Amino acid sequence: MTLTDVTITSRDEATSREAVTIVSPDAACCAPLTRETISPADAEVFARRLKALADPVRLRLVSIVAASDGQEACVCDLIEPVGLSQPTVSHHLKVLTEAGFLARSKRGTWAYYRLVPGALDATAAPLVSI
Amino acid sequence: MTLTDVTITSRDEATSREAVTIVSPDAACCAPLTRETISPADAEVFARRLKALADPVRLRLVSIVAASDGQEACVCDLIEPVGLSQPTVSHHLKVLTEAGFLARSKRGTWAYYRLVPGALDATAAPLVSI
DNA sequence: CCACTATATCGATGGATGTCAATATTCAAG
DNA sequence: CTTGAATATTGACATCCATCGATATAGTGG
Repeated sequence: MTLTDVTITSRDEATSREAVTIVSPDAACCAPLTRETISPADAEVFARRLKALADPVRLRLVSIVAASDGQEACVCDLIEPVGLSQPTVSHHLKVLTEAGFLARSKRGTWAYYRLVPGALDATAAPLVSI
Repeated sequence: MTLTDVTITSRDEATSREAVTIVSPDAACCAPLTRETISPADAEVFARRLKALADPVRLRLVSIVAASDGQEACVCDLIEPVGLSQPTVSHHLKVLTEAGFLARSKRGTWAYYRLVPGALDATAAPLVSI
Protein backbone atom coordinates (compact mmCIF):
# COMPACT_ATOMS: atom_id res chain seq x y z
CA MET A 1 0.00 0.00 0.00
CA THR A 2 1.06 3.54 -0.52
CA LEU A 3 1.76 6.07 2.11
CA THR A 4 -0.41 9.09 2.06
CA ASP A 5 0.65 11.93 4.24
CA VAL A 6 -2.52 13.35 5.55
CA THR A 7 -2.97 16.29 7.77
CA ILE A 8 -5.39 14.86 10.15
CA THR A 9 -7.86 17.46 11.05
CA SER A 10 -9.71 17.32 14.27
CA ARG A 11 -12.48 14.90 14.74
CA ASP A 12 -14.56 16.10 11.94
CA GLU A 13 -16.58 12.99 11.65
CA ALA A 14 -16.06 12.95 7.93
CA THR A 15 -15.57 9.78 6.03
CA SER A 16 -11.87 10.00 5.35
CA ARG A 17 -10.81 7.02 7.37
CA GLU A 18 -8.83 5.25 4.74
CA ALA A 19 -6.35 8.05 4.45
CA VAL A 20 -4.77 7.68 7.84
CA THR A 21 -1.33 6.22 7.55
CA ILE A 22 1.94 6.23 9.34
CA VAL A 23 3.75 9.40 10.06
CA SER A 24 6.64 10.30 7.84
CA PRO A 25 9.99 10.32 9.65
CA ASP A 26 10.56 14.04 9.20
CA ALA A 27 7.50 14.85 11.22
CA ALA A 28 8.56 12.68 14.11
CA CYS A 29 7.67 15.08 16.83
CA CYS A 30 5.74 12.65 18.91
CA ALA A 31 5.72 9.04 17.94
CA PRO A 32 8.72 7.80 15.97
CA LEU A 33 7.56 4.65 14.26
CA THR A 34 10.29 2.15 13.60
CA ARG A 35 8.21 -0.04 11.34
CA GLU A 36 5.23 0.19 9.14
CA THR A 37 1.84 -0.26 10.68
CA ILE A 38 -1.10 -2.18 9.39
CA SER A 39 -3.30 -0.27 6.98
CA PRO A 40 -6.89 0.45 7.96
CA ALA A 41 -8.10 -1.68 5.07
CA ASP A 42 -5.93 -4.62 6.08
CA ALA A 43 -7.01 -4.20 9.68
CA GLU A 44 -10.60 -4.40 8.57
CA VAL A 45 -10.03 -7.61 6.65
CA PHE A 46 -8.00 -9.18 9.40
CA ALA A 47 -10.51 -8.20 12.07
CA ARG A 48 -13.29 -9.79 10.09
CA ARG A 49 -11.41 -13.08 9.98
CA LEU A 50 -10.58 -12.96 13.67
CA LYS A 51 -14.19 -12.12 14.50
CA ALA A 52 -15.33 -15.28 12.78
CA LEU A 53 -13.10 -17.28 15.13
CA ALA A 54 -13.74 -15.24 18.25
CA ASP A 55 -16.67 -17.26 19.45
CA PRO A 56 -16.50 -20.25 21.80
CA VAL A 57 -19.03 -22.27 19.83
CA ARG A 58 -17.26 -21.66 16.53
CA LEU A 59 -13.89 -22.52 18.05
CA ARG A 60 -15.35 -25.81 19.23
CA LEU A 61 -16.87 -26.50 15.84
CA VAL A 62 -13.55 -25.92 14.11
CA SER A 63 -11.84 -28.07 16.71
CA ILE A 64 -14.27 -30.94 16.25
CA VAL A 65 -14.02 -30.77 12.49
CA ALA A 66 -10.24 -30.68 12.70
CA ALA A 67 -10.23 -33.67 15.02
CA SER A 68 -12.62 -35.67 12.88
CA ASP A 69 -11.54 -38.36 10.49
CA GLY A 70 -10.34 -36.72 7.31
CA GLN A 71 -10.83 -33.35 8.99
CA GLU A 72 -14.42 -33.52 7.88
CA ALA A 73 -17.66 -33.78 9.80
CA CYS A 74 -21.37 -33.99 9.07
CA VAL A 75 -23.68 -31.34 10.51
CA CYS A 76 -25.69 -33.99 12.29
CA ASP A 77 -22.56 -34.95 14.20
CA LEU A 78 -21.88 -31.39 15.27
CA ILE A 79 -25.22 -30.48 16.78
CA GLU A 80 -25.02 -32.74 19.78
CA PRO A 81 -21.47 -31.89 20.91
CA VAL A 82 -22.10 -28.16 21.08
CA GLY A 83 -25.56 -28.58 22.57
CA LEU A 84 -27.29 -25.87 20.57
CA SER A 85 -30.19 -25.89 18.17
CA GLN A 86 -29.70 -27.04 14.59
CA PRO A 87 -30.33 -23.57 13.08
CA THR A 88 -27.76 -22.05 15.41
CA VAL A 89 -25.15 -24.63 14.49
CA SER A 90 -25.96 -24.07 10.83
CA HIS A 91 -25.51 -20.36 11.33
CA HIS A 92 -22.08 -20.76 12.93
CA LEU A 93 -20.97 -23.11 10.18
CA LYS A 94 -22.01 -20.54 7.63
CA VAL A 95 -19.98 -17.84 9.35
CA LEU A 96 -16.92 -20.08 9.44
CA THR A 97 -17.39 -21.01 5.80
CA GLU A 98 -17.77 -17.43 4.64
CA ALA A 99 -14.63 -16.56 6.56
CA GLY A 100 -12.74 -19.26 4.68
CA PHE A 101 -12.05 -21.60 7.55
CA LEU A 102 -14.44 -24.36 6.52
CA ALA A 103 -15.66 -25.67 3.19
CA ARG A 104 -18.99 -27.28 2.57
CA SER A 105 -19.73 -30.31 0.43
CA LYS A 106 -23.08 -31.94 0.22
CA ARG A 107 -23.39 -35.69 -0.17
CA GLY A 108 -26.97 -36.80 -0.43
CA THR A 109 -29.03 -35.13 2.23
CA TRP A 110 -26.02 -34.60 4.44
CA ALA A 111 -23.74 -31.61 4.48
CA TYR A 112 -20.13 -32.17 5.33
CA TYR A 113 -17.84 -29.43 6.51
CA ARG A 114 -14.13 -29.85 6.16
CA LEU A 115 -11.20 -27.78 7.31
CA VAL A 116 -9.67 -25.55 4.66
CA PRO A 117 -5.95 -26.38 4.66
CA GLY A 118 -3.79 -23.51 5.78
CA ALA A 119 -6.64 -21.20 6.69
CA LEU A 120 -5.89 -21.23 10.38
CA ASP A 121 -2.17 -20.81 9.81
CA ALA A 122 -2.82 -17.91 7.47
CA THR A 123 -4.70 -16.21 10.26
CA ALA A 124 -2.15 -16.97 12.94
CA ALA A 125 0.80 -15.79 10.87
CA PRO A 126 0.00 -12.05 10.82
CA LEU A 127 -0.37 -12.09 14.59
CA VAL A 128 3.28 -12.81 15.22
CA SER A 129 4.43 -10.22 12.71
CA ILE A 130 2.16 -7.44 13.84
CA MET B 1 -6.10 -30.88 29.00
CA THR B 2 -8.97 -33.00 30.02
CA LEU B 3 -10.83 -35.11 27.62
CA THR B 4 -14.47 -34.29 27.69
CA ASP B 5 -16.81 -37.19 27.52
CA VAL B 6 -16.74 -37.99 23.88
CA THR B 7 -19.64 -40.33 23.70
CA ILE B 8 -19.15 -41.61 20.23
CA THR B 9 -22.38 -43.51 20.51
CA SER B 10 -24.13 -42.99 17.27
CA ARG B 11 -27.76 -42.12 17.05
CA ASP B 12 -28.39 -45.40 15.25
CA GLU B 13 -31.28 -46.33 17.49
CA ALA B 14 -33.25 -43.45 16.11
CA THR B 15 -33.95 -45.30 12.90
CA SER B 16 -34.68 -48.62 14.49
CA ARG B 17 -38.29 -48.86 13.49
CA GLU B 18 -38.24 -51.07 10.50
CA ALA B 19 -35.72 -49.52 8.21
CA VAL B 20 -32.71 -51.71 8.27
CA THR B 21 -30.05 -49.27 7.31
CA ILE B 22 -27.20 -50.73 5.43
CA VAL B 23 -24.12 -49.99 7.41
CA SER B 24 -20.85 -50.20 5.66
CA PRO B 25 -18.51 -52.73 7.24
CA ASP B 26 -15.86 -50.18 8.04
CA ALA B 27 -18.28 -48.84 10.66
CA ALA B 28 -17.43 -45.23 9.94
CA CYS B 29 -21.01 -44.14 10.18
CA CYS B 30 -20.71 -40.95 12.11
CA ALA B 31 -17.83 -39.10 13.61
CA PRO B 32 -14.73 -40.90 14.74
CA LEU B 33 -12.58 -38.32 16.39
CA THR B 34 -8.92 -38.84 15.77
CA ARG B 35 -7.70 -36.17 18.13
CA GLU B 36 -8.72 -34.33 21.21
CA THR B 37 -11.02 -31.35 20.85
CA ILE B 38 -10.88 -28.09 22.72
CA SER B 39 -12.84 -28.04 25.96
CA PRO B 40 -15.77 -25.64 26.29
CA ALA B 41 -13.95 -23.80 29.05
CA ASP B 42 -10.78 -23.41 27.00
CA ALA B 43 -12.85 -22.30 24.03
CA GLU B 44 -14.41 -19.62 26.19
CA VAL B 45 -11.04 -18.32 27.34
CA PHE B 46 -9.54 -18.42 23.89
CA ALA B 47 -12.56 -16.74 22.32
CA ARG B 48 -12.31 -13.93 24.82
CA ARG B 49 -8.72 -13.26 23.84
CA LEU B 50 -9.50 -13.41 20.15
CA LYS B 51 -12.46 -11.09 20.63
CA ALA B 52 -10.18 -8.47 22.11
CA LEU B 53 -8.14 -8.53 18.91
CA ALA B 54 -11.02 -8.88 16.49
CA ASP B 55 -11.56 -5.20 15.97
CA PRO B 56 -9.96 -3.08 13.26
CA VAL B 57 -9.24 -0.19 15.60
CA ARG B 58 -7.65 -2.39 18.22
CA LEU B 59 -5.55 -4.15 15.61
CA ARG B 60 -4.28 -0.79 14.45
CA LEU B 61 -3.56 0.31 18.00
CA VAL B 62 -1.55 -2.83 18.66
CA SER B 63 0.25 -2.36 15.37
CA ILE B 64 1.13 1.25 16.10
CA VAL B 65 2.36 0.39 19.58
CA ALA B 66 4.40 -2.48 18.21
CA ALA B 67 5.93 -0.24 15.57
CA SER B 68 6.71 2.55 18.01
CA ASP B 69 10.12 3.12 19.49
CA GLY B 70 10.60 0.71 22.36
CA GLN B 71 7.26 -0.87 21.46
CA GLU B 72 5.67 1.79 23.58
CA ALA B 73 3.38 4.69 22.77
CA CYS B 74 1.63 7.51 24.57
CA VAL B 75 -2.13 7.78 24.37
CA CYS B 76 -1.83 11.25 22.92
CA ASP B 77 0.07 9.76 19.99
CA LEU B 78 -2.57 7.12 19.34
CA ILE B 79 -5.65 9.30 19.14
CA GLU B 80 -4.78 11.07 15.92
CA PRO B 81 -3.73 8.04 13.86
CA VAL B 82 -6.94 6.13 14.47
CA GLY B 83 -9.10 9.20 14.07
CA LEU B 84 -11.51 8.46 16.88
CA SER B 85 -12.42 10.29 20.03
CA GLN B 86 -10.17 10.12 23.07
CA PRO B 87 -12.67 8.19 25.22
CA THR B 88 -13.06 5.63 22.47
CA VAL B 89 -9.32 5.15 22.13
CA SER B 90 -9.05 4.88 25.89
CA HIS B 91 -11.75 2.23 25.86
CA HIS B 92 -9.97 0.15 23.23
CA LEU B 93 -6.69 0.41 25.10
CA LYS B 94 -8.42 -0.82 28.22
CA VAL B 95 -9.83 -3.82 26.38
CA LEU B 96 -6.42 -4.69 25.00
CA THR B 97 -4.83 -4.27 28.41
CA GLU B 98 -7.38 -6.44 30.18
CA ALA B 99 -6.83 -9.09 27.54
CA GLY B 100 -3.13 -9.07 28.28
CA PHE B 101 -1.86 -7.68 25.01
CA LEU B 102 -0.84 -4.26 26.31
CA ALA B 103 0.51 -2.98 29.59
CA ARG B 104 0.00 0.47 30.98
CA SER B 105 2.53 2.65 32.75
CA LYS B 106 1.92 6.21 33.74
CA ARG B 107 4.69 8.78 33.59
CA GLY B 108 3.57 12.16 34.75
CA THR B 109 0.29 13.05 33.18
CA TRP B 110 0.89 10.75 30.28
CA ALA B 111 -0.07 7.11 30.00
CA TYR B 112 2.17 4.85 27.98
CA TYR B 113 1.04 1.55 26.59
CA ARG B 114 3.59 -1.04 25.67
CA LEU B 115 3.36 -4.41 24.01
CA VAL B 116 3.39 -7.39 26.36
CA PRO B 117 6.15 -9.67 25.05
CA GLY B 118 4.88 -12.97 23.78
CA ALA B 119 1.21 -12.16 24.18
CA LEU B 120 0.47 -12.16 20.48
CA ASP B 121 2.48 -15.32 19.91
CA ALA B 122 0.66 -17.03 22.75
CA THR B 123 -2.59 -16.28 21.00
CA ALA B 124 -1.39 -17.33 17.58
CA ALA B 125 0.07 -20.61 18.77
CA PRO B 126 -3.20 -22.39 19.61
CA LEU B 127 -4.57 -21.52 16.21
CA VAL B 128 -2.15 -23.70 14.33
CA SER B 129 -2.63 -26.61 16.71
CA ILE B 130 -6.40 -26.51 16.80
C1' DC C 1 -5.35 26.87 46.29
C1' DC C 2 -6.26 27.47 41.32
C1' DA C 3 -5.83 26.66 36.40
C1' DC C 4 -4.57 23.60 32.85
C1' DT C 5 -3.59 19.21 30.58
C1' DA C 6 -3.94 14.25 29.91
C1' DT C 7 -6.51 10.34 30.71
C1' DA C 8 -10.30 7.54 32.53
C1' DT C 9 -15.10 6.78 33.52
C1' DC C 10 -20.12 7.37 32.86
C1' DG C 11 -24.51 7.36 30.36
C1' DA C 12 -26.80 7.07 26.19
C1' DT C 13 -27.53 5.25 21.60
C1' DG C 14 -27.47 2.88 17.23
C1' DG C 15 -25.91 -1.21 15.22
C1' DA C 16 -24.07 -5.86 15.31
C1' DT C 17 -24.65 -10.62 17.09
C1' DG C 18 -26.11 -15.17 19.21
C1' DT C 19 -30.06 -17.81 19.88
C1' DC C 20 -34.42 -20.09 19.03
C1' DA C 21 -39.01 -21.41 16.86
C1' DA C 22 -41.12 -21.63 12.59
C1' DT C 23 -40.68 -22.34 7.93
C1' DA C 24 -38.50 -23.21 3.48
C1' DT C 25 -35.49 -26.02 0.70
C1' DT C 26 -33.22 -30.02 -0.89
C1' DC C 27 -32.74 -34.77 -1.53
C1' DA C 28 -33.65 -39.91 -1.19
C1' DA C 29 -37.01 -43.38 -1.11
C1' DG C 30 -41.41 -45.39 -1.90
C1' DC D 1 -45.72 -37.38 -7.03
C1' DT D 2 -45.70 -37.80 -2.08
C1' DT D 3 -43.50 -38.53 2.26
C1' DG D 4 -39.90 -37.99 5.45
C1' DA D 5 -35.32 -36.53 6.88
C1' DA D 6 -31.32 -33.27 6.86
C1' DT D 7 -30.10 -28.73 6.34
C1' DA D 8 -30.72 -23.78 5.39
C1' DT D 9 -33.27 -19.54 5.83
C1' DT D 10 -36.32 -16.24 8.08
C1' DG D 11 -38.10 -13.39 11.76
C1' DA D 12 -38.00 -12.05 16.35
C1' DC D 13 -35.75 -11.00 20.52
C1' DA D 14 -32.32 -10.14 23.96
C1' DT D 15 -27.76 -8.96 24.68
C1' DC D 16 -23.43 -7.12 23.61
C1' DC D 17 -20.49 -3.53 21.68
C1' DA D 18 -18.37 0.61 19.40
C1' DT D 19 -18.90 5.25 19.63
C1' DC D 20 -19.76 9.77 21.33
C1' DG D 21 -20.44 13.86 24.59
C1' DA D 22 -20.19 15.04 29.23
C1' DT D 23 -17.87 14.59 33.32
C1' DA D 24 -14.63 12.86 36.78
C1' DT D 25 -9.87 11.99 38.17
C1' DA D 26 -4.97 12.69 38.38
C1' DG D 27 -0.84 15.15 37.79
C1' DT D 28 1.88 19.59 36.75
C1' DG D 29 2.87 24.19 37.32
C1' DG D 30 1.93 28.82 38.94
